[in-house]
Amino acid sequence: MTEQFFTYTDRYVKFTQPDKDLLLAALGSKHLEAKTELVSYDKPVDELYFILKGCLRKYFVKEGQQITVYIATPNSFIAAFDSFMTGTNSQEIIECLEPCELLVLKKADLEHLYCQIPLMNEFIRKVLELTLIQIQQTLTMYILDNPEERYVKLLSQNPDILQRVPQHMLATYLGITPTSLSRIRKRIITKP
Amino acid sequence: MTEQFFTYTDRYVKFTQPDKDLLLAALGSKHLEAKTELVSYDKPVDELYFILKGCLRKYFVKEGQQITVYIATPNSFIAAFDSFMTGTNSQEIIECLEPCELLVLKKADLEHLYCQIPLMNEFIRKVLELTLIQIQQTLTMYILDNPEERYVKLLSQNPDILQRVPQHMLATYLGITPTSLSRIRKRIITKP
DNA sequence: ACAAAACGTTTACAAAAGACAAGAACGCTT
DNA sequence: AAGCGTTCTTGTCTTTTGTAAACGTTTTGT
Repeated sequence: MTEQFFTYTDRYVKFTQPDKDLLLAALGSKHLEAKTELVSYDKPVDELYFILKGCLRKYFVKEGQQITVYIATPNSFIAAFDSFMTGTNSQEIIECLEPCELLVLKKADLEHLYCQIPLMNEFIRKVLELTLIQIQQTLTMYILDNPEERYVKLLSQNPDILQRVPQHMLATYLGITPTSLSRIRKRIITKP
Repeated sequence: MTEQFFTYTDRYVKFTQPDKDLLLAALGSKHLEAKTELVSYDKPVDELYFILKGCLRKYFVKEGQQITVYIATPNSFIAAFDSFMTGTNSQEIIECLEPCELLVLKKADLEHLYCQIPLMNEFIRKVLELTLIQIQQTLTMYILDNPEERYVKLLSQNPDILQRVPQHMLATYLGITPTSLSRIRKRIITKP
């Protein structure tokens, strides 16, 4: 179960066994049912999560509507980074869409690990580098492409997400209404 | 001139004087005129830049049109991160909008610094953390807000940018056409 | 198994944005 | 100062998206 996590870390840095033991000692775990709220509105968060199993989404509430901004699947981190790093209250909500198994890392423990394991800084740096590239590509997609193009790209790049997430959440994630997404799907299915 | 850079680094980590000397030795500098192309399409980039003075933009070409995706001002880094980190050719173009003074850091030199200066990993990690938060907020804005709301936020949060960047570049940066931005401005000026 | 809730599609109408073209304002060069 | 090109605005028309409501279907809970 934790092999899965070290398979992930091995792609970035080579932790020694003592390093891994320290890391293991710092990691907690959580099993959550679908629809559980992991991070709540207006509360501070001092944890980040590594997804072993399941699917989660991050959303905002705007004018009474839930707007999904991120969908996360196994073997990646999820957190309310803003709150986690700055100590402010979270404006975003994270909830499980499926039953989830997570590893938990507390901020205080992470700070300790930075001191105890020299490679830790490098590991997180590399994770951040790749995350940055990925978010930048997503942002670029929002500036460059219209909703239909975004949907088609999602379709080809993350087909798994489409089957795990209700369509109205996908719609807000694409920056449009469920009505509009329904129309786009109709256009795409019938046209080509 | 380089004090300006260390004023920036001091906000993240406390480099010792020997650290700073090593850093200085690795940093080059560039003076560029307005309209100079710093990063070109379809070429690899092995440098990143710290902006001392001036203003630059990053853009894509889509169907013959230039679409601005980022505008950078002094005391921040700019680079084609994707190309820089993965070694692929850059799909994006970076150009100067004003005469610019930049510090240059080569990828090979950065890798050396990671070995020579233990704090370097931590420094870049912290820079990446803040950059990530900022990009995430920008992305959230694109999902959550419509073009008019995005423009108003830009107006209140980055009024300086509005005066440095031609309106048609701002328009594509907001994900709309220059025509549409012109109308939004008209609506805002006359309405409230 | 049944009732309630959630989900997806569709409709009609309103609002917003895109495309295209013409004209006005501005800045730069000579 | 005149001329040139760029930039911004405006008008008209078309396309796309949003809003609201209705309807059938599926999922969920008990």
